[in-house]
Amino acid sequence: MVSTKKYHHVWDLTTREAKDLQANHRSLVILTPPKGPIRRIAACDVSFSRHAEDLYAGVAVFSYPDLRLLDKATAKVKITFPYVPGYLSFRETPAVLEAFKHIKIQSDCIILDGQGLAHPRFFGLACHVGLWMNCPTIGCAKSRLIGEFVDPDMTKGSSSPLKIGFRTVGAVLRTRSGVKPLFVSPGHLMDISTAKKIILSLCVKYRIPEPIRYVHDLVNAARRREES
DNA sequence: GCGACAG
DNA sequence: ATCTTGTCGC
Repeated sequence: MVSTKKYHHVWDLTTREAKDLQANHRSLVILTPPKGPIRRIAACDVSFSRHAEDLYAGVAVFSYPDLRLLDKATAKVKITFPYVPGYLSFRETPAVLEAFKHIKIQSDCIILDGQGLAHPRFFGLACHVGLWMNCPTIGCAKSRLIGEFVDPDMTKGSSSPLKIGFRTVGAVLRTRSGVKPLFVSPGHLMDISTAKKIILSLCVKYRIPEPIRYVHDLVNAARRREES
């Protein structure tokens, strides 16, 4: 049995190292528009049970902009990092990368459930995965982690800048009229304007982009299938 | 010390 | 995120 004191010791050490990694990698993130056309888009999501020790990740690849499903995969990994605001990528990235090992086709852009640049050290989940995969990424979060903004107009397509001080790090985007906006920020090899356009174009009928909705169902189905 | 806080 | 039923509104 591990003591509470020992547990906290390990836990603190890990978050400190994680913080250093974020600070050391933020300068490697490229915030320019992706090169070449976007013809395939991958979406990722992670799921887990209340007390389980496993994390499930899913990846689904769609043609773009017609959104035909081209490939999909799920993976299960042991949880190695707790959920701590600001350190989500250390918890989810291993699972996401594992799922990507089973994906056989290349994508031009990857959508992640979480922040990209809109992060305390400008290195959210989308930046982390983007650098690792060397692929354009977009952070698409359902709620705010950091940043100031004015509520965008209630009509679909409206947006307002998400700022950390005077720096704009993303956009608060209304993907459907009259519903809560999404928090969109570039991960890697991506800019805010392109990220906004892509996310909006993926929101056909609901607040959440179709590829994210699909992979969310996919990974939950995989988890429940194994749990039962 | 208090409040905030992606999934 | 997950645990959970019904219910208010377009």
